[in-house]
Amino acid sequence: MLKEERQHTILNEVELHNRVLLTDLAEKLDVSIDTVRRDVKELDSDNRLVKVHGGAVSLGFANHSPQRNNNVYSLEEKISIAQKATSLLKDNSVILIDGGTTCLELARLLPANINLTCFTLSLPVAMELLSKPNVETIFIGGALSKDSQIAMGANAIHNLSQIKVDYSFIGTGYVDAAFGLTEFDWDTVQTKKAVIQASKKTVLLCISEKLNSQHRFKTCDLNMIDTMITELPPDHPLLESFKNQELFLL
Amino acid sequence: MLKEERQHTILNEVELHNRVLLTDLAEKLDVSIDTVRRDVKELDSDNRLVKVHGGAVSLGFANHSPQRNNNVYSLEEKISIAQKATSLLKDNSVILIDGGTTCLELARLLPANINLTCFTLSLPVAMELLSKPNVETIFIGGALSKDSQIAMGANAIHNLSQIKVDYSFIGTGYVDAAFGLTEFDWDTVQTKKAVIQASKKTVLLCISEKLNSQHRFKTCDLNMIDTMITELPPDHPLLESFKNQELFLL
DNA sequence: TGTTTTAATGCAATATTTTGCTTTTTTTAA
DNA sequence: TTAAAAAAAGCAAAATATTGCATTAAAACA
Repeated sequence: MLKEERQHTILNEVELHNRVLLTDLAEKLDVSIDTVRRDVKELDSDNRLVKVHGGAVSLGFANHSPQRNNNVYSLEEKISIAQKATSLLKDNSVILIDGGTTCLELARLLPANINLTCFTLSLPVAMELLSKPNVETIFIGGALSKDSQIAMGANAIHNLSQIKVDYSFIGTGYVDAAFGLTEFDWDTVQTKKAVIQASKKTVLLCISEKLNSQHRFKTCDLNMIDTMITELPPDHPLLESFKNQELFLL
Repeated sequence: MLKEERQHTILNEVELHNRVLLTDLAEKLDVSIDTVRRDVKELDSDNRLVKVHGGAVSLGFANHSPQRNNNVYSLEEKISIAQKATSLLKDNSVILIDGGTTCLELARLLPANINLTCFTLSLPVAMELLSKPNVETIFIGGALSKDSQIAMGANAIHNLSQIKVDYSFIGTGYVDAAFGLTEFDWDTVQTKKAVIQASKKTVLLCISEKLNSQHRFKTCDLNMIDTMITELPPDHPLLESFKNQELFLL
């Protein structure tokens, strides 16, 4: 029997059952287990199946795909930004945290020794805040967007108009640049405007990589922002063009 | 059996029921509990589920707060109740789903072929609803309670006063009886009242075991309820005393 | 054709992984 | 707090992988 035939059979078997044992294959193909092993290894490196201990599984079956591997990328930067943002907080501050992964990181990193009242529109952020004993969390209600997991629309905007917070922390967008152009609909933009109006000071959390991309400030004008935080030191050359009296860099 | 198969089964089980016990998995998969534990641990670190003491819960269900390892028990009954509840739904119904594990189960089981507008006060329920393409979700804002993960207080009550839904589905309490006496504070009771007032029909989802406990109807009077659903058939002897013209049993 | 080179296969010795069991530590519920 | 349940850690047996090597088959070439 040709190697080609064997491998073909192996692939068929894997496609059919989603999984196979090397021992079964060896018996079925009437070759040694070593040969099967080598075949499977080859098919694996050709990405035709996934070899696992004791056998092989089909590509679709493979556990390798972590669910929603939300941007594991630039996590370091996001943490660094969020860390800086916490330095603005004082005891009993009233703040608002927007959605997006950077903001979520901020929610995670809120210091445990400062009492805060925290508004949010974001379901994941709210979840995170609930685990903080020192944070009183108020969710701004409204119609929930399926992709951003954020409350928005007329209802949310109205609720926002009723409050005034010391700081609101907003991100640059809900969709990571890696996934394609970030397009914002009318609702998103209006809601973000309402957030800004509900805050005495607005802080933009922004990874430097986005500073010069075409996604830049799709959501809001720079002059609506009081403080911008990137992962870079404030005197970094890349930030030169943002230095002015209006905008505080951190 | 390959490790991959086992883990696949575990994931299926978790997705299906939202939660599983390690002991059940061990029996079902016919391996030691250590093996199951190791598998679950692995899946957890791959962010495919969340491991909790004694079992695992699905991602959407995850009480990221270490708060309470929500009742992995009496799941069957809850599913049965939730299943019955779905029979009340019609296309384009506007409903409200309260918090608690039974209500969460209802959110999970909402049929995919019926378009719904769904209000909720519960963070976990909202999370679940977001995964349903046919459900428009509106979150009722308010101060979030750390243990029940529900919006409540004046804000929530006011928001509730603005709406009217066809059905609201409420549970008996947020804490399972097995965990001790369920004590409700003023806020909880007021909020639940507001829920009832916001609905044309109120449906109580109630495990029969609670019918004769001292926790019975701490939250609301029976005469505020239009329909009561238990896991038992409506003509079951235990339900005899609830039969009257006011209350519809299902 | 006969010889040389290369690839494929099976085997055996040696690692590595997986698994269940036991003991100890931690967590949980009452 | 105590007692029960669950998790963690360590260990040994079993299953599976890896590697080197010998044998055989196939291919290349004069």
